[in-house]
Amino acid sequence: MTAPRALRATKQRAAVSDLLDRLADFRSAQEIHEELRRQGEGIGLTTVYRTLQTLADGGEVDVLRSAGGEAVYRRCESSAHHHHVVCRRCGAAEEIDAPMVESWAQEVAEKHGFSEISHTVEIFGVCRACT
Amino acid sequence: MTAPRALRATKQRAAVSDLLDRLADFRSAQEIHEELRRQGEGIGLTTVYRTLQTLADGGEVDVLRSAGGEAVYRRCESSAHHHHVVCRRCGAAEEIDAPMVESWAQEVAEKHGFSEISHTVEIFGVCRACT
DNA sequence: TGCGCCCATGATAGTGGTTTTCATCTAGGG
DNA sequence: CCCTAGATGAAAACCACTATCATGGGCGCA
Repeated sequence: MTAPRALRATKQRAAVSDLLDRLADFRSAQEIHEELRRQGEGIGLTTVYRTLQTLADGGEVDVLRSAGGEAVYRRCESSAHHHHVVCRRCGAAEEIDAPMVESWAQEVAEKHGFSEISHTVEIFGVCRACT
Repeated sequence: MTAPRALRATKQRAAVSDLLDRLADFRSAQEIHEELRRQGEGIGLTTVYRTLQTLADGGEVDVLRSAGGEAVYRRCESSAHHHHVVCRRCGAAEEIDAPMVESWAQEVAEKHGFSEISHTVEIFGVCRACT
């Protein structure tokens, strides 16, 4: 195994990863950048975007779109396919899995003649803390 | 009832609405603008955006976000709450309703202490015509 | 430990979708 | 027919995100 992974261990990548570990909320790239700067990390916005992109591609973080259309990121516990209940006030999220919804989606799509199926299922609400 | 509706009947609004009636696909504001210009309608991009926004607010059209994050619009048959199976190639969509998913979402959210619940459920695939 | 290759970084400029601004136009009630 | 509040649209602002490219710093190797 000649590690095909060409990722280099940099301070910036670690900083983003560490911050994600400490957050339980979906956050935008800009918010993450701002927070890291506040903590005194020297990191550029470009790098934050790039790092989040990389993490997302590797399935290490979940990405979804906020109501405003901007991408928000969060470290997920499980690397398996799952969905979220997200607080629309603070972004806090809990993971859920829904086997029955998975099969339902597959079935419905096939019935309509669609193939190569994917789906988005997210539940939004206001969490206990924000009520 | 002193009609609170302050909407004026203009040629532009009618043009957008008519075009939406003839389309079965989710289309972006830009695409709709382009199509109207092609048909010789004198309409500005600004107005297209504004009109779609208004229609969406009034629940007359469905809005969702394409993979790239841009907003796409479509006239919906049913004004009731429903979801879609959308072709990621051409935007063609069919409406589906999923009572069991509705109640499932409600139940899951409550179990996690969330209130004022809403949800997004969209199924993406490739339609028969695009295969 | 030191060298050097090459990936990573980040300031800056660019891109593309959407909104705001504001001067002008017009639907439609009086 | 006139007047006015709402509608229009060209241009500019906005904002999230991406591309560019010169510089910096891991890390493999000697």
